[in-house]
Amino acid sequence: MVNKNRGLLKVPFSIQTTAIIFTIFALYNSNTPKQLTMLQVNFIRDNFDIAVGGLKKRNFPQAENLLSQVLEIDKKRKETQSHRDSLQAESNSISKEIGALMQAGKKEDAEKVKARTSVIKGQVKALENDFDQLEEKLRQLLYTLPNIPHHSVPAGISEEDNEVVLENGSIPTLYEGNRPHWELIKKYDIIDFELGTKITGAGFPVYKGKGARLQRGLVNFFLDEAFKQGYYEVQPPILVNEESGYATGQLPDKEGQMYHDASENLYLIPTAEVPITNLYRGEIVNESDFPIKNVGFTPCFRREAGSWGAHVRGLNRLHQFDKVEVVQITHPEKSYAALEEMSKYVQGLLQKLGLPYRVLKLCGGDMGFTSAFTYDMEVYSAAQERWLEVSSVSNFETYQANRLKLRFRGEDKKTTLAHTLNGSALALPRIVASLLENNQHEKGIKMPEVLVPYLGFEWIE
RNA sequence: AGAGGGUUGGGUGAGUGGCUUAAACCAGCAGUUUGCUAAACUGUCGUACGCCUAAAAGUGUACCGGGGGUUCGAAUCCCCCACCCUCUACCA
Repeated sequence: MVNKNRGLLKVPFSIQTTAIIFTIFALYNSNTPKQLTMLQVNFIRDNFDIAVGGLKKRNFPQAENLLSQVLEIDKKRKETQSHRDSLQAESNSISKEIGALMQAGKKEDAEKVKARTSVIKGQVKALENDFDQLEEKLRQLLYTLPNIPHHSVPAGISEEDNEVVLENGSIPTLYEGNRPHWELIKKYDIIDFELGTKITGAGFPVYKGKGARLQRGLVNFFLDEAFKQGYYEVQPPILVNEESGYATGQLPDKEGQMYHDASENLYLIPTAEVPITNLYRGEIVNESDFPIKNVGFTPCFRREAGSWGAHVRGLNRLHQFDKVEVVQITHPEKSYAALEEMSKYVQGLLQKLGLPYRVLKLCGGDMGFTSAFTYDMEVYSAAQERWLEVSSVSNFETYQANRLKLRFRGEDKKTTLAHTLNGSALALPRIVASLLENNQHEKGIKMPEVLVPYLGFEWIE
């Protein structure tokens, strides 16, 4: 009885991705969605110092200056609106007067009054233009502002400033002659990068035989576990329109990182977070619907422009990968409890897979643009002797809800912005990398017990 | 893809330039009546942004798929776009 939201979740089933030619377009400018809720401005006005402090924690430049600009423009916007509205009110009442005169047959009187309206009309038109420009300016400015971090988020510039919250599981000792996963996949012929390069390009591997079955098994395992945890399964489109991109915050921030089909102006999703959260765009849900918990499996696509280097060999970084994503929409007062629950849930998956992991609390500078608080889960990959990020669990508080216009109606009948959260549960490639590396023996690679029913085999050999 | 028909509040659905302040009904909410349920009756019932308030109340503007235009005045007339339905064609 988790969330039967009035037909909200009827998602189109599959799309013919093959029929569409994708064009990669780093900078595509077009109209941004209209209608901007002003609640974010209200927050900035009422909590100016908190907002400035928060952005500074992110190492965000010119925080004070930009936020002051927001307030200044908003002030002008209000003044312009008041002026415009009162003139429009006058015009409306004159029009009514004219209507009454015409019906009474007093044409001459009506003509006299008309002269007055033409003056007002011009003024209204000018004010209307000013107002639209101010709103657009404000909107563009707000789009450049990232979320304000939760007060408990540590300040910091890079990943080196993240806090390790906990470590769990033991790091295996591997036999002499162990290999990193990019060698193992060749040895057992289960994932083929060369073949992927031939048909698409670098970063699009082909999974073969037990490698393909491992993918399928993991996806099913993750979906089943989420179901048991009360998540409602959805299968969303993997192409989204521009408005969806703005609503969850990928646009304009990640413009160049998404594959873009220019002919239809659609984006290939970088994460299922985008379509699943957007299911609730523009909705006013009932407080009693909370918590809304959805899970979905999708392939994810990332251009990863300019981010290739020494540490991204093999499965460590791909252009296309599979991920199961969990999304929650909650009451503002319950969102941090939900975050902890999600964190525990993801950790449970890693425990079941027998992978040693640690949990990081991200510092302001390393958090995503839209997040107020993020836990990263990292798995230790024994042959590479390094930690690999496999999940990111975030609370966006009202940041996405503000753009989505996702509100709930409380007992007092008032509408309030909800909180949105999401987490990877889980992303496959690095899980596969660490499973292969950590479980390698001379004989072959032993699959975790929990996966065997999903795979139909115990060893890759 | 071609032709035709559509898109109005949570739902059904009226509305061909001013009597619309978007009718009516259903659902919802509050109340009255009632031994309970049901029914009946009365009232209420959209969203956003302003103004005014300590707050409420009140009040202004905008919104009838989206954008633009004509007009003193547009749900209504004109143009562009999106989506839905039917038929034809094609196709997993």
